[in-house]
Amino acid sequence: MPRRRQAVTIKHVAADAGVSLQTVSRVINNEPNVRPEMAERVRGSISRLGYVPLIAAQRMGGSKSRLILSINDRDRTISGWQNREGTDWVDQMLLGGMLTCSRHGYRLILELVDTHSDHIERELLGAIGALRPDGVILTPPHSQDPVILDLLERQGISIARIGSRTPGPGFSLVMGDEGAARRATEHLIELGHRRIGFIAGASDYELSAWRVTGWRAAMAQAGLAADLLVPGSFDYASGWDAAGELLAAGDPPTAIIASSDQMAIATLDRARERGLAVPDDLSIISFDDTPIVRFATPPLTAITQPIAAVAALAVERIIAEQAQGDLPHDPVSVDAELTVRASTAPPPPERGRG
Amino acid sequence: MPRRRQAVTIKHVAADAGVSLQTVSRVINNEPNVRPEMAERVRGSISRLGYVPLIAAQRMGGSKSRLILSINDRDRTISGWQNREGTDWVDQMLLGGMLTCSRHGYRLILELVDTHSDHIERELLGAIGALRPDGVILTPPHSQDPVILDLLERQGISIARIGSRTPGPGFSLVMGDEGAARRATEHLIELGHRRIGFIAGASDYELSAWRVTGWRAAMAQAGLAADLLVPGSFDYASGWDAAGELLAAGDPPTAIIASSDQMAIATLDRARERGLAVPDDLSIISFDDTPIVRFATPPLTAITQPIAAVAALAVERIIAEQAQGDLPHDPVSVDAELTVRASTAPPPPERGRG
DNA sequence: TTGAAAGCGCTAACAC
DNA sequence: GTGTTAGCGCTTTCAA
Repeated sequence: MPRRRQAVTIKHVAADAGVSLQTVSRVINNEPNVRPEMAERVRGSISRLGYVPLIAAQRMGGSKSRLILSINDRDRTISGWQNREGTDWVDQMLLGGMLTCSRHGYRLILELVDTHSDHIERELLGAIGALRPDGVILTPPHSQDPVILDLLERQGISIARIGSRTPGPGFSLVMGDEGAARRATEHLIELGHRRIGFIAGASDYELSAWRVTGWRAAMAQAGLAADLLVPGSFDYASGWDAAGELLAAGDPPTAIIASSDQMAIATLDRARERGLAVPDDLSIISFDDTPIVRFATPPLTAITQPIAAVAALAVERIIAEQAQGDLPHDPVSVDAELTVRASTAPPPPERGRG
Repeated sequence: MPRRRQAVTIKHVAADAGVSLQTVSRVINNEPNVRPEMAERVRGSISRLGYVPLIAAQRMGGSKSRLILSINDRDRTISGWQNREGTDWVDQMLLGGMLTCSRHGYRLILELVDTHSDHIERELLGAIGALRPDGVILTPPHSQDPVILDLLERQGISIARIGSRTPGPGFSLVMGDEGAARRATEHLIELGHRRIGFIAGASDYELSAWRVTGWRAAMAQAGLAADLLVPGSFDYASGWDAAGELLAAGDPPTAIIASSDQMAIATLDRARERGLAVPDDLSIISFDDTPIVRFATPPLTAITQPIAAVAALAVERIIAEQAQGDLPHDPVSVDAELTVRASTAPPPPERGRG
């Protein structure tokens, strides 16, 4: 097998344009100190020859790697794919992240990391060491993990943390979970509900607590008791159990907010099992608004998470930091919206004003 | 900003183990001609120092890039993500492809390419040139595109083509579309259906024709007329139109097979619009079995495409070719399965034996 | 079986 | 403004 080499390199371009390597390099990287006419000439050669800089070589030269790693939870991601749960978190991150990357000549590489293992460090260093990305996008529950944050900071890599407000290195992006939960609760209160149950998310996600806070705040403001709170862990099984517990209560809720779509679907199934009509007997609101809740019967009212937008911001931020050095770390919040569909309605008359 | 350099390089390992660079390199790459004790000593240093080879440097040294590109249709992928249609093709490819890659020390990089543009060539050369992947996985409709195939072949890159049997360079993987369509049709025939409609997929996908062929074969074998065929293009709108046309026919079908989930959902909605109950008045079978059809009401009987398995095979094949040189090109087929759910039942009594 | 030398394509640092 | 030089970390020769 012949030693595979780059067809057309910076040398060819330099020769073709009759300039030095360095000038070509400067043009490629939009650096100053090149006369416009020179730059034009070089660009002409580049497109005529169809030259494309080899990322590996750029890295070796000592510049940025133009690579951004999106680090997602291994177990949850894989099991979501295997069970074909219809969760499109990863897709939305790719949508926002990849497209933004490619606009800037970067690439996004997806990396799955095992949260609960004692060898996170080794796993992560493997990826970082092999790729040397310029930046890393962390998603829950990694975004607040001190081991990961510490490791990344020592490597001098830009960090964008989605769904965490824990102080620490890097840039924080959140999706207004508290406000979203509040709005969902208010929507139900406006419909006349008094007994509103809440199924919390996994406790290793900071945002789980924020959502509970928003629900509590809205309930308090309306003078209602926020006593119908049960824990969950985002998956269907936990939602099934939680909904069962809520509906079996002495004074059961007329509406339930679930902290994930899977738990909302489980709640819907639980209601059906108990002979409750949705939304006539029970209103349901879900968090995330992944595709499956739109195809559910009835389609679920849901909090729509702007994941793509946030991923795009994360990428932009990392790239900006690469160009301009350290930037201030004020957290950014992109608000989630309440999408009203057919799973919410006024409570049954005899119980609404209970 | 200090020039960022690799913390621990092959040099450090060599020094630590008291051997030459070359010996370390040989150990890393599992090459022969290293005494076991030497190799052991080197491995000791590697893990003690936490050394990870830099992929970019390996590439520059002239070896494999350990990168595989998964090339997907840009428009369809992005619009699927944006509309949150719940199609998990990409996820399944990542599931099969990424995991297999990482087991072999490779990485899978997703690349979206615009099919219908006249600058495919430039776009593709950009990705290839920048990354220099060892192999490429092509999905429909790229898998049969002569421009793409030709370009890739000239670059000497391993090619895995999913969903194409067109002769050409590279390795072909299919999912038994014809057999699957046949089985779906037979399932309906066994239930007593005589009038079975078929909504075809986009004509720029080879597999669209295979599915039609399977349906035709099963109908012919049962002595039934295969006259209820309408074209579609995989998306909801085309399915809506197609189903409308089928159901408005003089002697309408009692069952419809749709070549995609979106079209199947559209058919379901169309049936509802016309006051037809599914499956009592109309049976529906869909192709793909993405998550949304499981959450539909009723859950749809569907052909389950083994995308993850096929992507895994594609990766394994590319890696094998890398190690062993050109391999024979016999196409591989992984059969799709029929998953029976609640959208298929015997036809209405007065029409089943029509 | 091992090591030394040369070079991959590019950029940073410095000269001019 | 532009060119020259010296690497980056690794693998491929090829010699020992």
